[in-house]
Amino acid sequence: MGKATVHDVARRAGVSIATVSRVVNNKCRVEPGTAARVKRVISEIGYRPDAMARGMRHNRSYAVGYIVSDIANVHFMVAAKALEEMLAANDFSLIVCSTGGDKARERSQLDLLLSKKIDGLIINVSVHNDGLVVELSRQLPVVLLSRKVPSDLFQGDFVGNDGFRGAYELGRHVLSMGHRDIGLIRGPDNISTGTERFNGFVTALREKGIDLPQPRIHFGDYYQESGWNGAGALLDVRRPPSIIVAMNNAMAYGALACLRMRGVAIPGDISFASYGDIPNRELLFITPTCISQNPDQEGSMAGEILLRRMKDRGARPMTVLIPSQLLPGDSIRNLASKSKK
Amino acid sequence: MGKATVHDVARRAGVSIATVSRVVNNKCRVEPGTAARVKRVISEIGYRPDAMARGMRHNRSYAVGYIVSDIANVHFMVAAKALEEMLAANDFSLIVCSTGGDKARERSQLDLLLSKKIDGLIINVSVHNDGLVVELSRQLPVVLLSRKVPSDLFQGDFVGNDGFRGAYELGRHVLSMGHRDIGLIRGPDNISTGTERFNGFVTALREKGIDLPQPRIHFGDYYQESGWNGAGALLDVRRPPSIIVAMNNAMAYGALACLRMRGVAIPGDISFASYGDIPNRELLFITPTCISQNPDQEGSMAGEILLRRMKDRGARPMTVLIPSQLLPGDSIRNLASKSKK
DNA sequence: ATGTTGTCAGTAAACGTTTACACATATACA
DNA sequence: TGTATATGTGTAAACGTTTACTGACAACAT
Repeated sequence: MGKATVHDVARRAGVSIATVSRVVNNKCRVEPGTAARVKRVISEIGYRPDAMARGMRHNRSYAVGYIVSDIANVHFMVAAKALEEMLAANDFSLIVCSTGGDKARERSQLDLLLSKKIDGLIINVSVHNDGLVVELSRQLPVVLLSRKVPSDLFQGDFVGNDGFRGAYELGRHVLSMGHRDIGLIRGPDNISTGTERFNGFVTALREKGIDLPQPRIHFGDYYQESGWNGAGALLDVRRPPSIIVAMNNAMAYGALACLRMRGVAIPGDISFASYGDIPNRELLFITPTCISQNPDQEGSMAGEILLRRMKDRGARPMTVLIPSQLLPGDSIRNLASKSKK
Repeated sequence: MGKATVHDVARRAGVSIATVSRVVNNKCRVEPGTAARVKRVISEIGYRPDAMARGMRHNRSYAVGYIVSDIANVHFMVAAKALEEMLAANDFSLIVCSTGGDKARERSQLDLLLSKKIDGLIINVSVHNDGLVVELSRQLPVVLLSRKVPSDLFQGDFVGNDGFRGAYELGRHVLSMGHRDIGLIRGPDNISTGTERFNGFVTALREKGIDLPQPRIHFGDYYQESGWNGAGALLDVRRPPSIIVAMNNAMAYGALACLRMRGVAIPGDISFASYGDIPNRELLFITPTCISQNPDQEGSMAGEILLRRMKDRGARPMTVLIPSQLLPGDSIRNLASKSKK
């Protein structure tokens, strides 16, 4: 039964509870004969130390929290999977929380986790909750996932995708295909990934002396619908761009849906590219050229950093940028061979 | 600080710890004046009851476990999201575990959860671990998700998709489109959903006097590659069927990839249909006709049932079947107008 | 005045561990 | 033989709650 305690074992093995505890955690040396006897009893009655009692003593729970805006988002789920495996291998449990990007819910979820005395936290902070993180990081090890907060507020561990480089690479690739007139659906400018990717992309353009005019830039919120709207807006002008680029996967879906709905041929009428992973992308009506973020690496790395930090609170803060990867598709028309516009 | 205890509050408010506890849980009546004072102190020093200590007293953790084979699977992650929301609204946390279908890992994950004294468990039991569930359900409330175990072993709560009806409906639809020669990629027969869906489908056929010959049936393991192989095998015969039906979403992806790779036109050369949800399916190269399982309903219902069961261990076991839904696509050629085969 | 009730608040024990401390025994050294 | 060191084990106090029990005090009925 699951209700066996250290006392039951002690009684049955004819030793004191202290000895049982020592055998379980093999701390101090205990006489081999005694140890063997205790171990036998333990497996006989199926004793299993109560993690809560143990946790109370040590003020540890052997659980870590994972707070993200949308746990059903492919990116965070894949990361979660890798993370969970990493943690489970170290006997930590993962408590997941989905906040829907809601500040108040984030707060209350967090309160719940804190009361549970989680040993660490991996969080994709929602917009405008930066103060929370600062406060938190004084109480327990925190690893920021994907979204940074301003470094003057917080300097701690961070694991994310190298948005600048990835977007830069994407920009270079788009240019190499001969495109000069680009329509961009970018992410919010209060999310670090939003500005990073934007900066990386336009840097690539600027290096070629190309400037992205305001009307070619549309702000989205990383959700699918804003991709749809952005694409619509970019098309509804006298002279649309030769390519549309969406800066995350959900907006990419939205934009593609819009293009398809309107019967715009890709890449015949207009080209397309996007940032972020699209599962089974070769099965879409057109295989989009995109940037893979390797979310599994992101997850396992976050786990690794957190484990390290929990072992040593004083360790130097780390910032790990997971490299991106260009996955070529056939959604970009090559204008490079013929002369440009 | 997070280190404030009930003693700190008591001292500062000039009352005993018992009174503080009473105020926090507003159990017995306590004089309004005193209560107010205590409450003020609580918010002043930011006291927050330690869930572990509390849990130890009550032998509850206010956490439930969620064990699935693959947490990155769309179906389970959508269910997880709904589940998490339902639980969070009731102040429960969700601990997720991914087992990769490995029996030993399932066992050890479970041990970890049990030592954490979880209050309940929602589990998608892996194949051949039925005994485990039986043993478990004696220790704590358990809700089976998606996969049943034989009812002579276990009679407890179950939430899943109505595989028989869904597949039956799919079969009817396929027939109504005029198809008579059907190739099936079915799931394993040691997984309840595998046999249920199969039975539902062939029942529909049998009602029309159609019998599915052995060579038209291929066994898959619910993973993508087996869908690819199944489709390949069904095509590699002198006279392939007029339609291929895959019995879960991952195998559907595999089969579609195979068909596309071989340049088989859908539904021109061959038709296609499948069981299970395919996100953004209207963006695939062909919009597959499929059965939606409403995994979000599955998740929230599982949460509901578990909450109910945790309140009342003696409640009658429930079996809830989430209804499926046919989502028509354009992957099935209509042979019905012209005469049949 | 005495008992009966009722309200509020405090004391202390319990939950299942870990661990500082103490104790007992054995071995070594003088 | 007496002191020192080492080894193995037991006792009891903590960790932060909840709660059964007890008590103080007032109000009220006799």
